[in-house]
Amino acid sequence: MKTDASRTRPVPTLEMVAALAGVSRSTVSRVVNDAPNVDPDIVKSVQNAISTLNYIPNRAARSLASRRTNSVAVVVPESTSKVFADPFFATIVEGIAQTLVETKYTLTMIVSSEARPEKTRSYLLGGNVDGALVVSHHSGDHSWTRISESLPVVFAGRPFKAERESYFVEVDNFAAASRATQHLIDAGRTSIATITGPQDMYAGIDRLRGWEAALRSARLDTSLVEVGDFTEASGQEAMRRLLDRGQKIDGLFAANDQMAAGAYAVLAERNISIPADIAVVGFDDDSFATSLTPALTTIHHPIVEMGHRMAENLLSLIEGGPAERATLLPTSLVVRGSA
Amino acid sequence: MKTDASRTRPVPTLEMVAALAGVSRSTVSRVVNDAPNVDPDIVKSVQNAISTLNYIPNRAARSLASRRTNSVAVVVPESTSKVFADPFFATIVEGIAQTLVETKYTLTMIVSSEARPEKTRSYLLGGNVDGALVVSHHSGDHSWTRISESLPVVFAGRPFKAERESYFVEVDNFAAASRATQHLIDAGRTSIATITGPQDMYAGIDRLRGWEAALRSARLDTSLVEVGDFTEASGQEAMRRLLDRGQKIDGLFAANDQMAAGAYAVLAERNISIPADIAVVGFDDDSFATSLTPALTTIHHPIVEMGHRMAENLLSLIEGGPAERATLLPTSLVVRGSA
DNA sequence: TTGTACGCGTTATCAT
DNA sequence: ATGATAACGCGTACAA
Repeated sequence: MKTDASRTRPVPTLEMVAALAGVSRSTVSRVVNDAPNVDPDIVKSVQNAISTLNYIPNRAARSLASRRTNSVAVVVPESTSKVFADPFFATIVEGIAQTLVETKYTLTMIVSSEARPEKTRSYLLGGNVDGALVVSHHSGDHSWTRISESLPVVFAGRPFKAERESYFVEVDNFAAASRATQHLIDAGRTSIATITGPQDMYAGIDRLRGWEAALRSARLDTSLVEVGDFTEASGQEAMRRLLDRGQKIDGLFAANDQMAAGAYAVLAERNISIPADIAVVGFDDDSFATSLTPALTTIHHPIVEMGHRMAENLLSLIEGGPAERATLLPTSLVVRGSA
Repeated sequence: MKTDASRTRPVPTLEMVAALAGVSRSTVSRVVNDAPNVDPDIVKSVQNAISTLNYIPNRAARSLASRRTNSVAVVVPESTSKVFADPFFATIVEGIAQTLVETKYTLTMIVSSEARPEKTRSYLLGGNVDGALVVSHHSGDHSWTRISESLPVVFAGRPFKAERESYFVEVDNFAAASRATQHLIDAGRTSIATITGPQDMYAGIDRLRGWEAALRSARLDTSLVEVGDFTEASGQEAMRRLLDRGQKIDGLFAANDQMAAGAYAVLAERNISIPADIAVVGFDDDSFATSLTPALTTIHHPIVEMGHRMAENLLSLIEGGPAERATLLPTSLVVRGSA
């Protein structure tokens, strides 16, 4: 049975509240925004009118007049499936949400299909939000340089262009990757491969460089590189390619835990034991790390904290306050059973 | 080094475009909304002005004037961590996004921390969106009855109150659960337990009823019930409680695949083999089903399709068209190795 | 085909 | 302490 669209009842306006309470719109506005200097009795009667009418301020009108929207966007320039599969996004959004829930700001998340970047741009610049948090950034995506000229933006990870003019929160990926690799070297491993991340993101680039640097200073081979895209599936494929080279491999640094999990699966298939035959170190310390067997030795990435700091910095920018351009968070090596 | 907030450059207005192009604002507005009957030459010069100024329409103003926002919200009344851990949400959002990306509508996702439902309510009713898609609904949450009076809303799964006045897309959970259980019965299993879902959601309630009905008509015991919350962890706990009862169990129906995965882990711990000792059937047919060993026999839940239909129905409602109140999608049993 | 003028619901400024 | 009144940026009858 088809029915017509429900005739939605109109949302009451401030004007209607004013009429019911017998005061002017200005006074209602003051009550709504708890301005000082309003007669307590009037406050009460206005509040009554508000609740009997179920009044809700129209945000469009509000933001038009006040030039603020009280909402911020988390933008994820990745495909939906990737966003949900990767605990990194879940965790950082959780961190962001945690600090935002205490404030008057509403968090909206927009999964920016790369198909239509201009949709995202017009949403962000169209006065829908007071600021944006970008949690993944690829080198090819230049739209941000223009967006951040007109809107406060905080990145997770150092962005490409205009690094000096951008705000971002990150960890020292180079140092951390180097530390992870050094752990393998210290364990006596000599043929150390890496499954690295996308080379159009600093998270990928810097982790590769860190691995390389550690091997260089130990005068070890740096040719065992395969690139993944941070997904578990890509980790599997990379591990296969690595093994199919036929060279000896006794150590592996995966640029994130998901890819390490992919590698685990392939190693199991081929009866290569961890850590006896190959010692493995990951990156992120997410839910994958502890659920693997043996538990994954990995770099602890303070992702929730990143979310906190991003949100704090953004709010500070929005309210016109000062903020650090670069916020660097510490990492640590978590030694478990895999290396 | 702290810096002052970047003085964000103001976004140009329609008025500025008009001035630059030497026409009136109305004309610019017409060009922006590709109205018919505009002189091609003027269109060109206006478009030039638009791109040199990088003009972007202000959505707040636009929606105030036109009473439409061109954006819809997906609302997930669950904790952030749950949202990301459960492939159901990922998949349904993907389906929604797929059909929405073809349209002029922007999708915003709002993870409604149950802590502050009024924040969500004022966002939705505050004129930020033209409609909402609700992908999880608990019986305790009454805020929706009022919201859907003023805003087109489509639910995933039959909502509680005002069922007759609501729009929703769902599968026949009762029949599907019954079908799954019957499969176990047909395989000769006689002590069939269930790990069921939250009893404040129809997805949980109806799957339990379906299991029960199938057992009843086969005159089998219906006491082996434990309740989970659709998470893997809860599946583990439920399986433990089930086994600790000390009764014989040779079949299990889990109300979703994640909980089945949890059960798998516990069964492995206790060296109970699947399907030899216990045959297992799940529900959803998500990524968990195929990654388990043995692969999980389960009910295929057309989640992407649900997303499509939800989005289509919502758009139809928004544009004032007709729409089915109840859209029922078919399920099927996918037989794999576990039963 | 183009421009004028008014209204959308709210905040902000200025009197009172 | 309260109330007019003018923006805010845009869409849209209506007039030209």
